[in-house]
Amino acid sequence: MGIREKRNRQKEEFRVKILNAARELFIEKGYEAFSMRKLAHKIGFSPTTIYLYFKDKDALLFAMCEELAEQCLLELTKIRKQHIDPVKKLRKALLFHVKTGLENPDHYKVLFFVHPGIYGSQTEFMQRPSIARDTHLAFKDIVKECIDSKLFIKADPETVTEIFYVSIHGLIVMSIFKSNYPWTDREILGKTLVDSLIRAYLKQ
Amino acid sequence: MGIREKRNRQKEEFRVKILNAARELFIEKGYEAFSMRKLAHKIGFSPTTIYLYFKDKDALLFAMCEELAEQCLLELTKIRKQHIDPVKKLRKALLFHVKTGLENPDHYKVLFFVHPGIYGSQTEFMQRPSIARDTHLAFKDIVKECIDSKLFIKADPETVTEIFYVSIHGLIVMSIFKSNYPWTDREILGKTLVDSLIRAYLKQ
DNA sequence: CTGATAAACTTAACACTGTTAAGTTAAATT
DNA sequence: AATTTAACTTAACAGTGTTAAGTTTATCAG
Repeated sequence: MGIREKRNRQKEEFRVKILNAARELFIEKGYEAFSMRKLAHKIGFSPTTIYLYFKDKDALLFAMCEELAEQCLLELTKIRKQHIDPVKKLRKALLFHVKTGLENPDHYKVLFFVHPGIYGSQTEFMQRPSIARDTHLAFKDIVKECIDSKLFIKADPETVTEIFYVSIHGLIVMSIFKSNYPWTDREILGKTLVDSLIRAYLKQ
Repeated sequence: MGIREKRNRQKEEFRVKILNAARELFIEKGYEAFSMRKLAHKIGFSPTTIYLYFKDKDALLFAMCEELAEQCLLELTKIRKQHIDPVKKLRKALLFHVKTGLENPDHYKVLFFVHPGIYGSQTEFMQRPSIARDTHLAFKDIVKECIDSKLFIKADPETVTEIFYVSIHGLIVMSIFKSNYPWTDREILGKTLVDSLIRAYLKQ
């Protein structure tokens, strides 16, 4: 019964079509101006049709975030292969994180600020499989490498990961939510922040 | 004409009454569940009445944020008087910032994430007088002291201020928006972050 | 080819939101 | 007492996410 498979494929294609339109609308108009009704209008269907392909708005936003997370995970694994020095890996990974965040402000907003959080609480985030979670774990592994290689001072990998993570996050969030922030050039501030953090944990 | 002054005082009293009710509703139900209509219901007036005392929702939220900012500025000036060592001042100020942020999650949300930002862009924030701005400037002065006293390595005060600011901000934001975050105890993570940042800029 | 079944999609509504123009009531002034 | 001013409300606009119910369209069995 190839007809059933064909239907499934068509359904999947439509899902992707909606997702693409959603991303466009999202990037074009921004998070605040995005609505299910506007998306429906854009694809030329009634709002209810979207609900046949996505449970609700959150499910749609989740799908969009996973798209972005996939890109990140890809780049992260690439970095891990390209270098041997774990500190170099970490530096590259952190700078990439900054860059991705600043270049995809709207995705970032969804990722972190949609109530009550698309990925749920931190516990739920770590339990439920997702590409975003894999990205986080890959990042933590790099931090572990830095500590295990004795290039970093002795410290709890979990805590250090969180400190790096949280600081970078703060920079991105400020840049996104406060237009014209920071005074200092964003690229320079990003590099300075990453270097400061690494300096704080580097031996001697 | 004392009657006009009395009216003005009554009007001011009502403004405060609305503000108090708003804060209650805000703390009780959280930012997401706060609405002008619910506030109106709480104080027993029609929604439109609020608009006679506050231009719009943003004006009301702004007033609430300034209340919190005033508390912060008070504590900050207290810290500046209590200590002589600028690094100690900075450490205290940073820890206080973390504490205040974590203890007032909903105010913090308004402060930073209401579109397009209650205090406007960073440029507008720095130009227009506000208590929040004064707090930021007081904080920057402490950083300057640290650099001028040669206890810190040579660096641009503006950039360093932003790095501290942004990192602390990230910790608060993550804690607020991701329940159960971080894994590490919040107080410990806060202290570790502050110490890491200071260590990165401390001489030798 | 016809009738039943299942899938796809829409209409119309619900319960909200912030905001405002216009109308009403109560108080103060002339 | 008549008029002006202030305080407050009603009713509406334009929007939001979401869903129950109805309609159209396509697939399947006999």
